[in-house]
Amino acid sequence: MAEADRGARPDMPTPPGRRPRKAAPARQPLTQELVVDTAIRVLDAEGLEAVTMRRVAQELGTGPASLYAHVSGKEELRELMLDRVAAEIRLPVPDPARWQEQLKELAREIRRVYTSHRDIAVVSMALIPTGPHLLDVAEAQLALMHAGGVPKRIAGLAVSTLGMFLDADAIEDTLHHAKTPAGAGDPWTYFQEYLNQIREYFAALPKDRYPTVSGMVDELTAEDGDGRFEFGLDMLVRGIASYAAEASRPAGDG
Amino acid sequence: MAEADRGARPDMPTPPGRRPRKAAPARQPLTQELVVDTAIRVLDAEGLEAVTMRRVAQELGTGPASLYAHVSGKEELRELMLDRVAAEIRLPVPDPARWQEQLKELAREIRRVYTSHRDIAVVSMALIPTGPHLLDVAEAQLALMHAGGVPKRIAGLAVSTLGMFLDADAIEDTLHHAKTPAGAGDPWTYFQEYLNQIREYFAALPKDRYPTVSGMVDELTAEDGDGRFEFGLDMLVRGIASYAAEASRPAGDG
DNA sequence: ACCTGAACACCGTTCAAGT
DNA sequence: ACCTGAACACCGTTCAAGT
Repeated sequence: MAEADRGARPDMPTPPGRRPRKAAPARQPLTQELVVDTAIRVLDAEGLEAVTMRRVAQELGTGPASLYAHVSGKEELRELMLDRVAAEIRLPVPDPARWQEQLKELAREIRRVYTSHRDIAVVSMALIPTGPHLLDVAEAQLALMHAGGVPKRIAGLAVSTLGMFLDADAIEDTLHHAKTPAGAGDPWTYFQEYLNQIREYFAALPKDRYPTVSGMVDELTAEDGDGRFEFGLDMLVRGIASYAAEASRPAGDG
Repeated sequence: MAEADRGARPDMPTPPGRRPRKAAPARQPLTQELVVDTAIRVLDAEGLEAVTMRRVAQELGTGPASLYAHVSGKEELRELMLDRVAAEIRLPVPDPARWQEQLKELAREIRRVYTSHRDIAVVSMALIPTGPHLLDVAEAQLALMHAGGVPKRIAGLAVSTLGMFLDADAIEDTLHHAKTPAGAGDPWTYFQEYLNQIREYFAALPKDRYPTVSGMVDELTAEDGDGRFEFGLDMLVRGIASYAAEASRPAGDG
């Protein structure tokens, strides 16, 4: 961190007769790594929508055209960002005796990392993983299911379903937080107020058209992001395990 | 359809001395309904990304500013589009004896309607339903679970989880189809070729880093959108039903 | 090889002015 | 009340020109 500007030394005055370049020159030579780092900084500070080619370029003290030497376009930049984020996910060493709990722990870890980078999960939705770190995560999930005796076909479907669940949940979690308008004080307070408005709206609904909804206002507005996550995760893992039980029944199962 | 231009008669010549307005005048008075109809036409033809305020205005023969009298902005337009689409979903009359199968049928119906309107499901993701037709769908889901004896708290979590699953699945389904570049022939052929490239890429992965993935190339690239949907749906509904069984055990259950 | 200024073809939203 | 032209502050990407 402290040595980031070595070599460029922008703190040095310009020698006489050696006219300075147009503006502050790029401190470091542009690299793909630097572009992705910068993009993630913008993501963390302001969310995925703020990560534009122009904005990232500006942050690097250059123009948008310069990025295209290191990245094929916005889509690739987003995928590189996701893979970089995926590198933060800590992966388990499979222990066949606790594969279900490990699968849940891994899911919680993915959720933690995703939601710590705003709405990065939007990029993951409907993306076939090809980046090295995203593939590490898939490998870990599949290895756990393999250790648990889940048939290959089921495991293949399950990574996909689990991925959909994780992406959707992370997006849900962060978009609620992010709905706060730019200068509207504390996001949490704002969201609570928004939830209260929803509660009022639901309570005011015509009871003849929406009898069930009307009687469930509290249950439907309980927020409860964690509860929803654990509920869905538990169903998913139990479902996956049920196939493992079927497959291993002849061999005897705990 | 044939009577759309009544009243405006753009086929009449302009009477002498009655200077024509700038371009073709708006044929029909602008209404929110007309704006939403037009937006959905653009959606169906070119996908959600093509639905811009400017594009919809152009389609209506006016400028983008004109839309703001009928719609507060792009976000509201998108939500109105989704609710209009949700009106197409056929809802069941609950039959307590087959509530699980009905819940599945409803999920398939939602999937059918969503995927028939390109990537409209993107709008649904992370949106609290407030439109009348979206609420009809939620009411139907909750009524089915109520008929099945699912506890309120579980039913509340389940609509949310089921919604996440349906949205994610519909997005996955349509984004694959939509990845086809503008003038690249048949989308299905294109996607098959893309899948083959993925297969090759997976097969070429280093086996020491990705031992499990390497041994599952076929299972991971089986496409199988329907299979994945039924797999996830079955797990979800079985999971929900397991809570109903717990709750109704004292009363005796079929 | 890498970088860039300028341009192209777009965005959403606002606002004063018209009818 | 409804509609609009013009403007504002943005987009992603391309390309010829520079170093």
